[in-house]
Amino acid sequence: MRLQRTRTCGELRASDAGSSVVLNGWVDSVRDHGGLLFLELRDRYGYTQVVVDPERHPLVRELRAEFVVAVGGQVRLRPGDAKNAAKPTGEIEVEALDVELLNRSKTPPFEIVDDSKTREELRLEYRFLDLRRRPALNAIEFRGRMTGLIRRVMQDQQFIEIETPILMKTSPEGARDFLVPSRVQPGTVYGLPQSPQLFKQTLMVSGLDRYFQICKCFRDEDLRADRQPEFTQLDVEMSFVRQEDVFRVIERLMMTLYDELLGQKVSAPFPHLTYHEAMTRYGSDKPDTRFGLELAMVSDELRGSHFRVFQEALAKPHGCIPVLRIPDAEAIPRRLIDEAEGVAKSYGAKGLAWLKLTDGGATGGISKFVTEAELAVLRAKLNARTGDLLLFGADRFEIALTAIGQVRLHFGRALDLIDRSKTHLLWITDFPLFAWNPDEKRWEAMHHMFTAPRQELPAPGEDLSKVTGVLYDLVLNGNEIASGSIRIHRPEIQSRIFEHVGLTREEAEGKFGWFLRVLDYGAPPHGGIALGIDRMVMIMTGASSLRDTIAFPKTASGSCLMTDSPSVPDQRQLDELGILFQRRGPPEP
RNA sequence: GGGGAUGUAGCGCAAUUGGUUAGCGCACCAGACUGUCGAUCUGGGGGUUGCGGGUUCGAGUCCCGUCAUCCUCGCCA
Repeated sequence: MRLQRTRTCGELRASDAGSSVVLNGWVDSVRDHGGLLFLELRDRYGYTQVVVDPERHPLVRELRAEFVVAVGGQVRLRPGDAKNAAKPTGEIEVEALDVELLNRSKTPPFEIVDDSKTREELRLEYRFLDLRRRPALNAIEFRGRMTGLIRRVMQDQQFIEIETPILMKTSPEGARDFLVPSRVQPGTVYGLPQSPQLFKQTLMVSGLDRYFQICKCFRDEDLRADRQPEFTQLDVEMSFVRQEDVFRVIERLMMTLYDELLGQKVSAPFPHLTYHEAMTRYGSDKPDTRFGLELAMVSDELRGSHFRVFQEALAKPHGCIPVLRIPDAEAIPRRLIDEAEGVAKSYGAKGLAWLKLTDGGATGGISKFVTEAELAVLRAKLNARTGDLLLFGADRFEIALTAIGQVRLHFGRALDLIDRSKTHLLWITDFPLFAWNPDEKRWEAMHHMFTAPRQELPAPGEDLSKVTGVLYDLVLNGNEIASGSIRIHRPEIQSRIFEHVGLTREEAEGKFGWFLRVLDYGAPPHGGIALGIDRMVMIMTGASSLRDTIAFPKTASGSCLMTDSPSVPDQRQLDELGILFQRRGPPEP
C-alpha cells in the first residue's frame, strides 16, 4: 500500500477545501461521463465523491463496485449547482491526483445498498458484505457504544468486572446445556454457562461485593426472532442489598443509556407492578403499558352463569373469567374477532367468548347465553356502553389471562393503539417462587432454586402456588429485558427449597454440593440481576430481529450460514474424545 | 415435537383456467457521453422454476415427499 489514508470518507467539509488528503475505502459506485468520472468512495464513516480525469488515470476505468482503492488529491468546493445538500459531504469533492488500486472484488451476490430487499438467508451467508450496509453497521456500532457505556456506568458505581468460566459444570436444571466433551477425562463433559449464576454468588461470598460482567450465555433451546442459542447478558451481583438497591443501580444505567445513546430522558424510579397485578390487569408478566385496554375480572359477576364454558372454567382450580372491553367497536370487522380467537387458541384457550353491546342488550358471539341481569351487572362493573365489544377468557388463571392478554395485544396492534414514541420501563415484582410442572407432577423453581422466598415456606407436599419470591423482571415496552432476585444466603433455607422441588440431599449434593459448601462459610445477604443486551439493542434501535443486533448471528435452526456450522466433525476428533454418535445428520456433500 | 408462510436468472419480483420461445426492474458485460449523486443513453449475455417422485398429450402452475429459510406454539430454572 503506497497511499495510506490521512482522513476518512465521512468527515470532509467545505472548511477543508484546499487541503491535500488521502482517502482509503471501497468503491460504492462509479459514474462515468467519458471525459470525467465520479467515484463514490465508502468507509465506515461515510461517503465522499472523488472526481477523476480518466485520461490521466486510466486505471479508474477498471474500477467496479466494492473494489478497494486509495485516492490522493485535493479537497475542493463543488461548483454551485453541483452541490448535494442531501449528503453530509455534499459540498465538497476530492480531485484525484493519484489513484491506487488496493484490491479487486468479485461482483457481490447482492447490491450493497441501505434498503436491501435481499432475503436474509443470503445476507447471512455473506454477512461480511451485509455489514457494509449502513443500517447493519449502525446496529453493530450502537451495540459497541452501549457496552462501552455500560462498563463506564458500572465502574462509576464501584462494580468490578470479573470473568467467569465458559467451561463449567453442567446442570440438568432449567434450559438444556450445550455440552463440551473433555478429552483429558474421557466420558466427562463441561457445560457451557446458561448464566454465571453460581459463580457470581460465589464472588459475593468471597467479598467482592459488587460484580458485573458482559458475558455470553448459552441455552440449547429452540430459537425465535428474539432468542439465539448464544446471547449476551449484563450480569450483576451485589452484597448487603435489598431489591430496591438493585433497582436503583439498573435505573441509573438505563437512564444513562437512553440519554447518551438516544438523547431521551426517562424518569426513575420506574413504576412497580406485582406479578399478580400485571397478570390481572394486562394478562401478561411483561405487559405493554404503552396503551390502555386493561382487563377486568368478572368471575364473581358470572358465577351463576348458565353458559357451560363459564361454569366449567370456574369449576377448575384457580378458574377465572377475565374480560377485555374494546370501546366503540361498531366498526371492528368480524375478521378481527376471528383472528383474535386464533390468537387465544394458540395460547391454550379453548375458544374466545365475545359479544357486542347493543341498545336493547347484546348481539353476536355468546350473547344468547347471557341474561339481561348479567348484562346489566357487566355494564355497571365495566362502565361499558352500547357499541362496546366484550371478549372473555375462561379457564385456569394463567391460561385465561395469558390468552386474553394476547388478545389485548392483538387489538392494540390491529387498532394501532401503541404509541411507539413512548418508552415504558417497569419492574414486575413478587413472582411466584414455584411453578407446577404437570408433566413431571412436581413443583419447580420459577426462576432458579437460589431465589429467596418472601414468606415462610409451607410444609413439603402442600400447595406452593401462593409462595412468592424476592424475584423481579424489568420490562421495556412489553419485552422482558432483565430478570433477577435476592438470593438465599442461609444454608437451612436452601435445603428446604431443595426439599420442596423434590431434590434429595444426595442429589443436591451431587449437583450443587460445591455451592452448598460456599454458602456454609459466611455468605452475605446478596442479590442481582441480568440484562439481555441483545434485546436492549433490538428495542432501542427498532430492529425487528435479534439477528440484526449480532455481528454473526445464527438462524432459527441454530446454523451459522456464513461458516456453515454446526458441521460433522472428523472421525479422528471423535476418536480422541471417545464419542460414538448414535445418529448422524446427512453426510457432508 | 406441532402449526403457518416462502423458495422462478446474481438480487427483487411477474407468468390468467395446467398450454406454445418463462418475462420485467436492478446487477453484470460492451459501447457512447465533461457535473453526476443508487448517473444517463444504446446494445448484449444470463434459467435443470430448491430437490425427488407422481398425475397429464402437456406442469413454474395440480398431488405426495423432502430440504432450506422465516414466523409461531410447546420449550427457554
